[in-house]
Amino acid sequence: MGNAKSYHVDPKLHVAVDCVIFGYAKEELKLLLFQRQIEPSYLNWSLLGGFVYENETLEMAAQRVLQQTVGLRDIYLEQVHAFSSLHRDPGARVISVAYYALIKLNEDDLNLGSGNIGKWHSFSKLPELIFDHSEMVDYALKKLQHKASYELIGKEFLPEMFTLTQLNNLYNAIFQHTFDQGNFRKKISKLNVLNRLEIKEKDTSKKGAYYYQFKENAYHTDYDRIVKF
Amino acid sequence: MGNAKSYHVDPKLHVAVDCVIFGYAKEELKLLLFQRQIEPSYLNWSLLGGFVYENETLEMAAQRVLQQTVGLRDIYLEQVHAFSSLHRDPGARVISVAYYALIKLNEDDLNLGSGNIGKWHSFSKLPELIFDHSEMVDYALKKLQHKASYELIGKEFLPEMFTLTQLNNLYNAIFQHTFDQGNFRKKISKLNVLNRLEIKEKDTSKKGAYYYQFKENAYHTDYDRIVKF
DNA sequence: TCAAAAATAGTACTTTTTACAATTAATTCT
DNA sequence: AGAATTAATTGTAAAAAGTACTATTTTTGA
Repeated sequence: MGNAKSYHVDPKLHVAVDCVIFGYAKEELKLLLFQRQIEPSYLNWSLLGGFVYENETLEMAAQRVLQQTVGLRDIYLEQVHAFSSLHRDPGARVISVAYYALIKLNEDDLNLGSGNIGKWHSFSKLPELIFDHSEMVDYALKKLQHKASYELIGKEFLPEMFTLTQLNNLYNAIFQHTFDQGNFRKKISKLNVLNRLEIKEKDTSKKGAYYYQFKENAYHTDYDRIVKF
Repeated sequence: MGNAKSYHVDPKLHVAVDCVIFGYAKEELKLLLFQRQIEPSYLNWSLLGGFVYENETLEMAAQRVLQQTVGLRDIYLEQVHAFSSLHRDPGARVISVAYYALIKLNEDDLNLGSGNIGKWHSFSKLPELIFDHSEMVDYALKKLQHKASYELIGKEFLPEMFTLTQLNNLYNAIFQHTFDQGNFRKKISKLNVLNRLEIKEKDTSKKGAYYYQFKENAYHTDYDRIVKF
């Protein structure tokens, strides 16, 4: 704020963050959802959220909530949008800033949020969500797709080493679209951000596929898109 | 917010909006800036801002601030980003959501904000701004460029009728880049969102240039970009 | 009448995209 | 061992888009 007459007018509002937690497993995009533990909308599915404290930024609040609930630190976060409809939360006047989080899901982690309240859902069949949380999810997916179309993502979703087929599948999941294998790998090669290792993955293929990993400081700064959507 | 244990924890924060007000005149992108009337940073240049009331959304707050200060209603607004660094405003703990506004600047309006506090600045030579307002401006320009690259803008900046050259110049100003005239107009034609009128503009050219206007409900829904940047 | 100025159209070339087909490199089955 | 199998990888040809120009049109006013 920069130009109010003074700080005397002193309206204060509830400010919260909500996290759209994306995961990736079994060639599917996943979302971690929670059953709300309080009224209103008791036990209905919702995003992970929490109020913002006075001594923390929005991102810090999101990190804290993630750590307290999911137990993970230093999660990749990206701000999505601030939602402020007057009656979006029937319980109080709350402005909420949505973030999306990208989480690496290995077999163990699959049970991570599967206690009594949190559960991973396939992105393609999500339950109804409380308040405006579905809208937040829509915004978040758009933003994730946008990011993925301009820079190669995968660091946050895939293991250290991965094959081009795995990367291709990740993109297929994110965009709900089957990208041509040949064309996809040609595009990726031109970006020049991956190192091919001399090790091969042999589980899914008889021929075996080369493992790749991200180069240290490789950013492709040109503004060509990787995929269209 | 969706999953706090209760509403009993009750932190409240100052929430504000700041407006990055874009205008366009004399083939230049402009920004409406204000000299802050209070301490700290008294008289330093800043964006137009104000606190959000309890009974209004963020966008309503931005519209109200714009109307109170600039006198215009129903301004085109787009949310940019929420800024929440702990000490971004040394006066208080304020989270601010930036919006950008697009304003049609005809000759009369050029003096609109030129009272004692507000002044239009050429975007290419902006003064130093208070707090994190320069960052807000950077974000806003990126967002405006992004929008302009995916859909034809101009409705908010140009008069009802305009020539392709004027549109071309607008894009040149927004992207700080000279787009080839021939290629630009070819791209625009393919979008199929403009109607050519049978009237010509004769002030700048001897030949005269056809006036165009936006079709009623024309959106080009394909995801091809108009310009790259 | 002709130079000037901007709008508009055209053109030839390069690059990218796209939709496939062909080949390679193992592995497993017979 | 050799053939069938499977996914990875490479290749290719046509279409589409992008780019950098040049040429033409239309009017004004010197």
